Amino acid sequence: MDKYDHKKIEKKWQEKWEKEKIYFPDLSGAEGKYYNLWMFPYPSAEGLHAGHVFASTGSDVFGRFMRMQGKTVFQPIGYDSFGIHSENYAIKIGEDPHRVVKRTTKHYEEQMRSLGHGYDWMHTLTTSDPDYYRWTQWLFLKMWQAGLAYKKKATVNFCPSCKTVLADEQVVTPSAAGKEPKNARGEVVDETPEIKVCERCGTIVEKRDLDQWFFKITKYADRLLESLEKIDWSARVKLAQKNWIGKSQGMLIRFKTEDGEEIEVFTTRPDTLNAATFIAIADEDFYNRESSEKIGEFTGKYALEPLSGRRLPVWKTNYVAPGYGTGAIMGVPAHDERDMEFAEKYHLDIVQKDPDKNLWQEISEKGFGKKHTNYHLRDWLVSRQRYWGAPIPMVDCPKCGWVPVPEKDLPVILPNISDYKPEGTGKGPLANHKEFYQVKCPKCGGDATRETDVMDTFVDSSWYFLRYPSSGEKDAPFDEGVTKKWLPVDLYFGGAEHSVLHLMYSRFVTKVLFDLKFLGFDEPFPKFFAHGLMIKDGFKMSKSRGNVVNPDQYVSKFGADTLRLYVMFLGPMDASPDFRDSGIEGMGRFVARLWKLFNQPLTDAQPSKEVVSKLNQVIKKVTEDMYNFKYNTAIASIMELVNMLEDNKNQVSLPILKSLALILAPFAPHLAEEVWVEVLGQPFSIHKASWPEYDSSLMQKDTVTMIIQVNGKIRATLSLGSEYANTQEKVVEIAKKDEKIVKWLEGKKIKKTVFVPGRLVNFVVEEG
RNA sequence: GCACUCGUGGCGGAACUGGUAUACGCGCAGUCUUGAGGAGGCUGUGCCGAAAGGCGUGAGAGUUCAAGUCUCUCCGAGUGCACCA
Repeated sequence: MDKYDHKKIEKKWQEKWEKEKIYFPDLSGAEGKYYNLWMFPYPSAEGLHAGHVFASTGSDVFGRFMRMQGKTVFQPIGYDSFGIHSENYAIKIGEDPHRVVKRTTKHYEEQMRSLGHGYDWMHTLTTSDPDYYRWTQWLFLKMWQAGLAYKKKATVNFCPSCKTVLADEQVVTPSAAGKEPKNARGEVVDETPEIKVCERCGTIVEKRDLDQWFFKITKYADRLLESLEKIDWSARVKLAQKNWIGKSQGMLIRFKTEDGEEIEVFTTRPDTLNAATFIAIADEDFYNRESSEKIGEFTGKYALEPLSGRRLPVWKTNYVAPGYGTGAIMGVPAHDERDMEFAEKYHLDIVQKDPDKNLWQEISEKGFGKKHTNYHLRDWLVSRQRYWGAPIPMVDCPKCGWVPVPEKDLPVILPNISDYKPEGTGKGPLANHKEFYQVKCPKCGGDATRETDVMDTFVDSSWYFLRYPSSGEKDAPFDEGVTKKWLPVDLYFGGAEHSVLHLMYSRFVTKVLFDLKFLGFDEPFPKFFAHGLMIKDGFKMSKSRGNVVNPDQYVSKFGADTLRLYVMFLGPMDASPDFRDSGIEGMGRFVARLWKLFNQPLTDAQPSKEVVSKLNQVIKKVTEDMYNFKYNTAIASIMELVNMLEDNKNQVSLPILKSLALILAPFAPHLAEEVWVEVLGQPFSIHKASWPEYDSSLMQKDTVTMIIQVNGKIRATLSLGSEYANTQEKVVEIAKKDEKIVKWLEGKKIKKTVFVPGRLVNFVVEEG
């Protein structure tokens, strides 16, 4: 027997799988479809790191398992290559983003192929490809036609380092970004933790008033909330979305000031109106001051509480957010801690009065207010003043206003320019290119200007899953028949960090396309599994920390199968395992032992009941663990089986090794294929073979070990024929005769005997 | 501050509806093979104790014949949200 040559064998099967198209299903006629999707990566210059290996292998293992369950598995992969992340790198190395993306995507493909993943390479996509972004632009036009896209001057978040606006969702606390807060010059500053920074670079965001494009996601707030009920996602991710939508129901109540002005407040507690003692209004100046304490200033005005006419002082404060509700609240110290804190600080009245439910009705009947629902969710800001993104397909005509580019003229090609660096002027680099923006109005034919902003990356990724089955389709973003057959996605595998960004946008876009009758479903991912993030030396892998692990060296030294087994063995998929070198050598030893085991002489004899029982137990355990993404314990139980077979070499038969190869196949696809075809002489391919069944009746053993307790403490173990295990009298009788137990029962009165069939006997005796 | 999740050997982690805590692996120790190294085989490995036995799942209490698992309080970590009215 030769040593297992992973380099030769892995390459051999990767080529054979490709040639035989075993991972390229016929999408037009597939029965029992299973769309198994992993969130596509953005192709960074460094290539895949070990965290990608962990996540993508987790997805691939499940896809292979489903294929062996008889499903027709479609498992595509692509690249999220448009957007700031790719552009920033291109700027850094001073190379055209088109060329950078070409190189990095090629590198990613090589790496993913080397891992042996069963991707359908016939259906890849790259979001920066005109054949793709043509349809991203089409999506924009559909949004426009549906009245869901608009341009408006707004106070928006602006990152001075990325020199572009950001969506609300991309503005986070420094800890959420995993970065030290930086000022506009890139210097790390020590700011209060409430400061908000750019998710991508950690720079403190500024507020600017700019004309920007928005998608009206707020119109879908209720539906996004309601249909969370019907999808199989973890409670955490659903909660994150729910919080982000932030629905709160209350009332708008109008207060008149003594000089006749009107102040409208939003409150969820109109029943406490009778205990309100002041009005607090938002003030930009106060709000933007960095103060952890509540601060305010009396405006000199008084508002009249509409029911009683009480005079309530009006204060400007920093603790009322300008952008939320009406930017004004009624201060009710008795029922709100924050109002209490403020009232105490500035010696305002505190009135103790019980809430009165009737006030809801009274206020609205007397016309002082009405029911109102507020949301935290804002419209999605989709324009970016950058170069590397899909141009927004709109034309501004002095006569006709905003006019959409006709669908037949798509794509609006992103021109090759050399001055693609952002300048931070509030306009994107395309605004310096007349040849791009000087156009005729599609409606009236007069001189007009093209929009020079491009779309946010998240627009690209909000619909990519619809494109995969139809990639290559020339006349539509997705083919109707194929889409009907293959969507929605059966299992979406990805990181929880996308809980409110990508996953919310995708749900929104799907609902819009459903309403426009392009789709027959309104949730894109009925099942989403959030995997954990891989850790190295106690921290999340990140380039800035310098703890990124490149998998290539491990693939080369130990082979893809060893690396796959190793990362899957680290812990359950939803945990965040710590990568370390020492363990992978151990997995290399396991693979070598497997190879030896498969190559040993076989017996024709019937294996012992013990071995058969173990095999059936392991198949059951592995099967169950697969569905729960607990690959670590699945592998552990395979190891137990291997340990037992090594200790019982004379009982290793062909059926046993066939079952072992089959349950190994999702984890170690190359080794499994090699032994299946070349050693065990089975027909190619193991990856199309059926998952083994287990027989519960064969899982029983001849003997059962029962524990005997006295007062809850284990005093003896008893090995009994399994036929006795469920008979209380017999077991108790034997237990009482056991010499160890005799000692503990001597001279004591048994108060109670607890019997658990097949497990234990507990004698409860008098103490002392 | 609010919500959720989680604290188990030297390490990664097991433990089904409460029923042998530490499976599986790493590491470590001893030992065999080898001229040496590498690699491999075997044995051991929670703590205290010579043993009998005792003690052990962040701390403390409770429920139970029996608690890592259920309940309460506290401590610690992580994640999400955050002056959202």
